[in-house]
Amino acid sequence: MHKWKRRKDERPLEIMMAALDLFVQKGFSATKIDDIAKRANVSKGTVYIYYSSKENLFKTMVYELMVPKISEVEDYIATYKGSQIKLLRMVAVQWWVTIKASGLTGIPKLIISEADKFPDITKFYVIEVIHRIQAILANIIKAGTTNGEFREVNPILSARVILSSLVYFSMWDISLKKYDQNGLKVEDLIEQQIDIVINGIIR
Amino acid sequence: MHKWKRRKDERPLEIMMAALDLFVQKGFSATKIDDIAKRANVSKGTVYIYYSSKENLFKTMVYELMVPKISEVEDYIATYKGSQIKLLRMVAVQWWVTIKASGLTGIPKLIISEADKFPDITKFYVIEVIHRIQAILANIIKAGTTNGEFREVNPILSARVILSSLVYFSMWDISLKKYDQNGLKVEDLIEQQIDIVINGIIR
Amino acid sequence: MHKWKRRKDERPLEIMMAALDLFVQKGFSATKIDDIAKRANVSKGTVYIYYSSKENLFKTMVYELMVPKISEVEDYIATYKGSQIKLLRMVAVQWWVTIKASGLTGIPKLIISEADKFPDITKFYVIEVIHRIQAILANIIKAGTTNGEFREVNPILSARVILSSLVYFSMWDISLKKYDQNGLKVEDLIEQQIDIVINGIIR
Amino acid sequence: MHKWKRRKDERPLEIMMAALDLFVQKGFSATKIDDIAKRANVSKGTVYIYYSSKENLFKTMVYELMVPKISEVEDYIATYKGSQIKLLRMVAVQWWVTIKASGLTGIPKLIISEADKFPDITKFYVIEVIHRIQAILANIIKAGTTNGEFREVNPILSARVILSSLVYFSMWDISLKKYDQNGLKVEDLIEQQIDIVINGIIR
DNA sequence: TATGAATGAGATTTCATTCAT
DNA sequence: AATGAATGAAATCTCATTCAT
Repeated sequence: MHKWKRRKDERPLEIMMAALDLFVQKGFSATKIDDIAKRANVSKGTVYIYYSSKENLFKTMVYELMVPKISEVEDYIATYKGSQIKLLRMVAVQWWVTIKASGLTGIPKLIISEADKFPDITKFYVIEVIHRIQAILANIIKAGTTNGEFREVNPILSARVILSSLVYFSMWDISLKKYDQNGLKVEDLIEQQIDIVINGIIR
Repeated sequence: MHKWKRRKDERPLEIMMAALDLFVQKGFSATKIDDIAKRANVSKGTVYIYYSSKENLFKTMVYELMVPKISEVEDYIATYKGSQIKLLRMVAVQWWVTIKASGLTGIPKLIISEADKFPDITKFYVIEVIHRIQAILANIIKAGTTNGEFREVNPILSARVILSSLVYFSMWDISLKKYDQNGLKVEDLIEQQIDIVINGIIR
Repeated sequence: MHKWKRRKDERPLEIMMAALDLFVQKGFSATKIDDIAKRANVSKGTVYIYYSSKENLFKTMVYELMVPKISEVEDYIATYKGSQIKLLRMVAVQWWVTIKASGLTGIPKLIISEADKFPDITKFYVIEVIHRIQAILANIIKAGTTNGEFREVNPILSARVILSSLVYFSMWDISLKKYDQNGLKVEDLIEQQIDIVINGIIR
Repeated sequence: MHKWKRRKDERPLEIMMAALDLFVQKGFSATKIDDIAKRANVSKGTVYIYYSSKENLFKTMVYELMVPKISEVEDYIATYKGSQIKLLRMVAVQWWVTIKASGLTGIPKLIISEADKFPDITKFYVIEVIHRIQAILANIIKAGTTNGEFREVNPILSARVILSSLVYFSMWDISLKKYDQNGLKVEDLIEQQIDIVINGIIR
């Protein structure tokens, strides 16, 4: 389907993770192949053994790192039975824990920053990540409405609201947190934001 | 040929707006001075008459474009009397309309993308823009709690949730909308998101 | 004879003297028209009213400033009668005093620095300045030999030795003196150097 | 095509010697990196592998080429025993032969031309080269006075006179000789100049 | 005449990519 | 496979010169 293939060796993955960190931090253009090589403890030439160009490295990286994560969350809830309120909380928090642990927190920032430079990747991301997570959340809300936990709301729209915070918080964590003197943690923000979405603020 | 027009006063702003569009679209590093010059209908050299370097242009631009907008919203609500629910909606929508009209929609994306390259600007933005808008929203929520419109919620936190959506939507508008086939408008998203925050989704 | 014509107004001379100072200090390439204009208290455009290009300004400057000085020294000794030893001393010292007073100390450095960039000027300088001063000095030595003051020496060669010091000291004064911590004055150096040339150091 | 030769060790010196020739001939500002690269048979980029900037190349060049030469002359006379008159002649001529052979004839001109642009290098040159050579010459004169070969003269001053000619002749050789139609050779000039300094011209 | 904003050719420097080792 | 010296196209920036005012 795509020309970006998986690779089994250690080297390419190390290069990819080095590239991810730097692309997220500095953006695609400002990241030098030399920096990636140094961070991955290889030489510049070695990067070119595994990736034919900087663009190819970027694209491969996004595809390879993103695709496996997507189904993880889907699988997580497939088997779940019980309160949709709890599930909503769990899914949101779990999503964060998972991508944080895999070092992928920066991907949303990266996609948004480089959207116009890599339209095909952005499209892929919108359809295969954003829409699928939205669908997961919407399904929870639908189920909750069916079982009487939630009132009648537009599930897609509510899902978007929740997602928008998840994405925003991941970008805040990467880009703004260090300039924002208030000791807040993303996990807390997510929980409290779900609270508000669930309960509203009106009396 | 026909380019030799002396317009000392208009040039700097024209260059700045051209730069803004390109920086937002492509990022700082990927934007070429030549592109900025072309878009502003001047020669490369002219850019350097008004801005000593690309970095200086970037910084000046962010400061000059952002500062005047900040107090606008503050002034807007200073005189307001009436329902805080309505005010919350109005402020959110008005914020969007104002920055959209001034062509500044891209600033949040830009700040987040270039945060580590321009830490002083990022800090300035966090303190002078994010925190001030948060304070405005928090004050509305506090007033609404006082006058009995809202239940007892953490006003700062609720403000953050609303703000996170405002910012996320502005980035979505700039970067992802064109890849997201659903004809949604930011204005609608904002209104509906405020609805959810106000009413919650629980029955 | 040359295309570099004299000008009567004040402006051109002011520009020329400003240019001289800067060319001597920084060299031709490193001197900016803007700096010359600023030092002469005019605008960049004004420089181009009087001189068609930077090269033309340089050439005009050298010719106009040098030519009048050359005959001055020649005239000075034409009428002299008396000891050639004293005359030799007087001529050397007088030469320095004159060019110092006219602010032309830097010309030799300038010619030597820019020799290959302006071959015609260099040739002119070698023939019209160096050779003529050499001839003046050689004539004094010849006269001194004739009247028994000096022993039989090669007059041209002896003139060269004296001249080499005069030129070297003028360059030292301009370029090295400030880095040479010894409070020496060019006038003293010249006198003492003439002494040595006249008396030798052998017992 | 045939340029891809890896010569990590030879390159820096080749670039430095190419730079020396051009800096001497045209001055620092007028010398283009491209010219240096071409003359050293490398690409522009290669120059920047070894030297971080044009200024750095200039400074490194002056320091690296000058330092080794300084002690050479000092060593040369350390062991000498015999007539100081002969030694004086030998040292002067030998100095010329040595720097001529190493292609460093142009350094004095370069230092004097660029003195104000590179004050630290100029200071270094004055102290580590000019003053040391002066000291060498002064010591010879002192020794000659002690052993009765020379009359009582100021040794420092006499050294300066000799040195001024050495330096002047090296600049003349580089800049003016080709415009000075008289077939003189620097070696002859130096010998004859020492003659005059030793014997004086007075009867 | 005088000005200085505007131009654009050309300089310095960077860096993705190539390829001899 | 791995390296990093070498390349050269392209970027940033400079500045002599032009020309509308």
